[in-house]
Amino acid sequence: MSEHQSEFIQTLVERGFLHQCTDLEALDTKAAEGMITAYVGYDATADSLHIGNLVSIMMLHWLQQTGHRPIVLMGGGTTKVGDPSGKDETRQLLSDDKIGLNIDSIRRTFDAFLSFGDSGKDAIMVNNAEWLDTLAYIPMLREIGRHFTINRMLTFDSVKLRLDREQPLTFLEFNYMILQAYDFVELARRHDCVLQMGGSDQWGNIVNGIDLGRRVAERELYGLTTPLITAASGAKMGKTADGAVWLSADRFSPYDYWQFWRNTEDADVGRFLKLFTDLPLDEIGRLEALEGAEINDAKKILANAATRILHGEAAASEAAETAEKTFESGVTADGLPTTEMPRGELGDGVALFALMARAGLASSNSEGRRLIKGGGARVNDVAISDENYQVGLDALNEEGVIKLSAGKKRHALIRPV
RNA sequence: GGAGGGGUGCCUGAGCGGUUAAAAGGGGCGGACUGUAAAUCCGUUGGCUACGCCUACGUUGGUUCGAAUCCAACCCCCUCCA
Repeated sequence: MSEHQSEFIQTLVERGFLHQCTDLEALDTKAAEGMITAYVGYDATADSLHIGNLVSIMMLHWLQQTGHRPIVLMGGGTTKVGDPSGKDETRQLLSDDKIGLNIDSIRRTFDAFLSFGDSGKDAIMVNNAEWLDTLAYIPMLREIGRHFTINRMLTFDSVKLRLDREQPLTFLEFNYMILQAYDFVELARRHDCVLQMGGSDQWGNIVNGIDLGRRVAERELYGLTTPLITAASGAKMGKTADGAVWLSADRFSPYDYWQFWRNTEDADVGRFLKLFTDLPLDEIGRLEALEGAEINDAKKILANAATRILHGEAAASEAAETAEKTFESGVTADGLPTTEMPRGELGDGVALFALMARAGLASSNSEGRRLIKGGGARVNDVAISDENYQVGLDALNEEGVIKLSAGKKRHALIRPV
């Protein structure tokens, strides 16, 4: 493995974060000479970030750990435009209110990975609505627009893809890359930010910012992208039964999050440990070397470490304990997802298929029935094959709850109140 | 503005008057095998306390005993011409 001057670049390379860089040597030198400021932008299209954003968040984490200053750019302005990168269709436009709420919700996630403050060294968070919202059209065209040729804009993947597929690309979206480029320059001016990082799909947008910086601000800026992370089997990262793996605990519980990492494919364990945990590389090397069933230990460590960094030590060990009880000791763990239910209702007897749906193990009563027919439904670990099976108070176990299972991995508790 | 083609379930994509809740693949879920892995194999995949009923093939009407399939109007998308 090649050696780099700066701890920052060295770390990124060793841990597998680096995909492309506009000028790795120069950036490395700069980072070795002193503190640099770098940013990643996040658009507020949902009220939570997801696993796909985690790579870049970890990168900001390492940036700070190696002595540099991260800027988290919230795309309050750019979200109003919608990034066409990698999209076949125009994004649905969100209302200003919704965008504001999303930003408030997303911002909390970063507290787990970065330490914020205003000492000049701490991480800072800024919102590009601050400068984009008030941008005056004609002055903006004259200052910025003159540096972009349509000829070149049409060559960028985000645009080209849409045109090649003969999908419509609105003028609104067409402007996205210009705004993102402008963001970079603005951050360079305001905060002396010299580096923009992001996923590989952001390469075009990042390069535009660098060009613009050179032209209007005469600054040397850098860009760096991470590889697209997929599972070894080729599946997209972060897709589960219920959709995306969210980082917000409200959307995706720490227990589910722990399970997500626990279920990593063998072939991915080493790579994920490097990318998504802060464990030292020599320990990761040891874990990676484990074979056969022993690799399960590495997966538990991965799950613990990844959950700890996002949700904290307490949540991580609770999730680990719940998993241990559920999957290894065969004991009912109270840390499982729990649904409360009026005692009286349960006393009357409830159909199992309906209860499964209520506990979130099935998305409809019909699916609950299918689950039972398919032999995947269990009450207190006893398989039930009767489609019309009724559950009553007699199903309560010693802990006073009913444990429902859909398949081997998905469990939930019903608690009478 | 003119001439054609098309809009089908989570996605891709067949069907082109009844046997179609709708082929096939993907994805999802469940089962088997395992190590809470991958690969493989099998089942399942609109809703409803359910051997029946209800909703569904862009929208709204019509023809017909019967329509995703035929007709009309409208909306949207694509191709070619202007």
